[in-house]
Amino acid sequence: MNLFSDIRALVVTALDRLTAKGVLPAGLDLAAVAVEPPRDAGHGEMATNAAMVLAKPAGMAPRAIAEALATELLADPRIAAAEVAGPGFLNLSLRPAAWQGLVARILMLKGDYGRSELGAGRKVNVEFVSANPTGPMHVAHARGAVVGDALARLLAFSGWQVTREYYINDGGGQVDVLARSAFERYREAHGLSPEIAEGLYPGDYLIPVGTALKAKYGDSLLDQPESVWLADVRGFATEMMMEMIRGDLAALGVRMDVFSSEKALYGTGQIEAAIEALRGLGLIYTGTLEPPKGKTPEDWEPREQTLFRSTLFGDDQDRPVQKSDGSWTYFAPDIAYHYNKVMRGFDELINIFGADHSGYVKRLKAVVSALSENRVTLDIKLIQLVKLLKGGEIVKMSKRAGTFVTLRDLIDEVGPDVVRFVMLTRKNDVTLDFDFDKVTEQSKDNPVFYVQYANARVNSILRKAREAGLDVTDTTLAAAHLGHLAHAAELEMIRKLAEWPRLVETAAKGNEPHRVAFYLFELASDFHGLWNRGNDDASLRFLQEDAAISTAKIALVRAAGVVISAGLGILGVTPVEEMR
RNA sequence: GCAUCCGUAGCUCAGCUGGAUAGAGUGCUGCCCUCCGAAGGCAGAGGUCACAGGUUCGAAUCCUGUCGGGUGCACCA
Repeated sequence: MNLFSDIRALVVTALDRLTAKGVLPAGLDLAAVAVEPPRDAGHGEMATNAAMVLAKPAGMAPRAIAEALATELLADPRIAAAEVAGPGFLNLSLRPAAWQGLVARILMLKGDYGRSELGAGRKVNVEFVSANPTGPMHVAHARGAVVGDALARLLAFSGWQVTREYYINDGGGQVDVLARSAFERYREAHGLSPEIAEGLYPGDYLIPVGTALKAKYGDSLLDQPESVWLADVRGFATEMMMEMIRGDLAALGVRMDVFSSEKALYGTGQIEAAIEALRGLGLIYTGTLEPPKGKTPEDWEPREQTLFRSTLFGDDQDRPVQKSDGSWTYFAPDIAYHYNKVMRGFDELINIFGADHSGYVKRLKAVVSALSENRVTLDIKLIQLVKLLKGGEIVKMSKRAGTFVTLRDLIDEVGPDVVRFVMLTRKNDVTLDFDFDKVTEQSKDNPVFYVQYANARVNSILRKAREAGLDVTDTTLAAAHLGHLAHAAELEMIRKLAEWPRLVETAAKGNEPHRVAFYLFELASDFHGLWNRGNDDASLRFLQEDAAISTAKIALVRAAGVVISAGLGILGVTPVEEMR
């Protein structure tokens, strides 16, 4: 259901006919042949590079191929014109009916317009958020959460079988710190003054954990040494933190399929098995690393460790999997975790990480490629920082000063839809400015508003049409005399709608959900533009005297609404019916 | 020092799996409110796509190097 791929198929069959006729040599590889909208509208409606791509392998002049191809294509009723231009582009114009028919197809497909089988049912695991279970989510997590969730929706829409996964880092030292911090709050709950030493988590969010600990254990832990209570308090506090995080995710509209625990990997032999698998590939050895270049830490000393040969995969140095005392480094359970994902049969892995994990990319890719024998691909998306702006000032965030902005704060202030949309208005590897003033503004400067407004306007028009006594059910609209949509501005709107499946495909191939947000803004812009042209040219107004003409125009409006809703659905943003 | 990302209009950014005269918003200039919603619309000016080489019929896009900026760099997670 993609007009561009339809026409590409037409081009391919035409090329086949040319081959059969002996105009082109046999055995040409047509993979590089593309049909795309030209950048410049003056160059027709679709352009194909076929002649240029095939010129060299065919041993022919590009323009000669293009001319032969043009003749073949003109035989198809959809093709109105085929002109050779420039170095050998073939610019195609379709008959209006080919475009107009798309409106009916959109109305029949509704939210499935743009859906594809690009992923061919391949199993993909999207791991995202994975925030440490030591406190509430903050803005930095929010961006990763939104990007991951939107990407998951995009891939599911494009034919992948998606699993959304959260890796709980509950196996390291930071959960011990959490436990000690919570224990102080437990003492506080008993009327003792808490001693929040340097390095403990000072946040108030642990006070309820202290209260809950008191409710569960009474005063039985008060005078006990850490060795007695640490494991219990840690487990208890971690679970409460995860409850909080699940709540944060739900408030943002993010759903996870699987929560994997780092801690659960210990003592099960999984880590050992993963390391052994690598050892079997000759990638594990015992050795001593060079001191780090640049600034050497004061306490640096050579240590013999178990190392992973990540340099074979382009990493700067080999990476330790065991500390000098024989215990595992953080990297070891990570290896096991990714091994686990490979063993679960995923074809593709995607990790959404904060940009501070950039140093981790190569070693993880190395692990996945080694352990899956190159069967599984790992794509790591690094999410850059979010800069919060308020009144033109940067909102300084410091965890230690307790001034970091939580995800909840953000949602309470602007709502989940605005948070989600704005987080997708930049590609992932660029820092993003989140300007509180702009995102609540009702103007074209605020893309969230502008797109929502377009959707609301669609609804408003449909409502008006109903009030005027028109039947605006989709079946009636799809059967409208779409030949009435003959104005250049209307055809241009249809062309924009025709791009949607292509756009989704590109976004899904590159794991780039932000493209959807940009497209929606453009579509909204075109739609508002068409609306406004009705001011100058009454024939462009959607409601006309003639019911048949009105119905055709309303069909176009509704088609735009369908695509906007579908796009917002991928972003996880609720389309609003009405602006207030 | 090494790795990695970024460098495109005055500003904020798209475009980067190579295609034609490089786009959007904002700002600036000039027009436009009797209208299905002017919380706008139309038009115009504004660019050595950081720089230098290379590959190619063709480079903002790919490769190499240089210069700026962000981030990360031993037994923390």
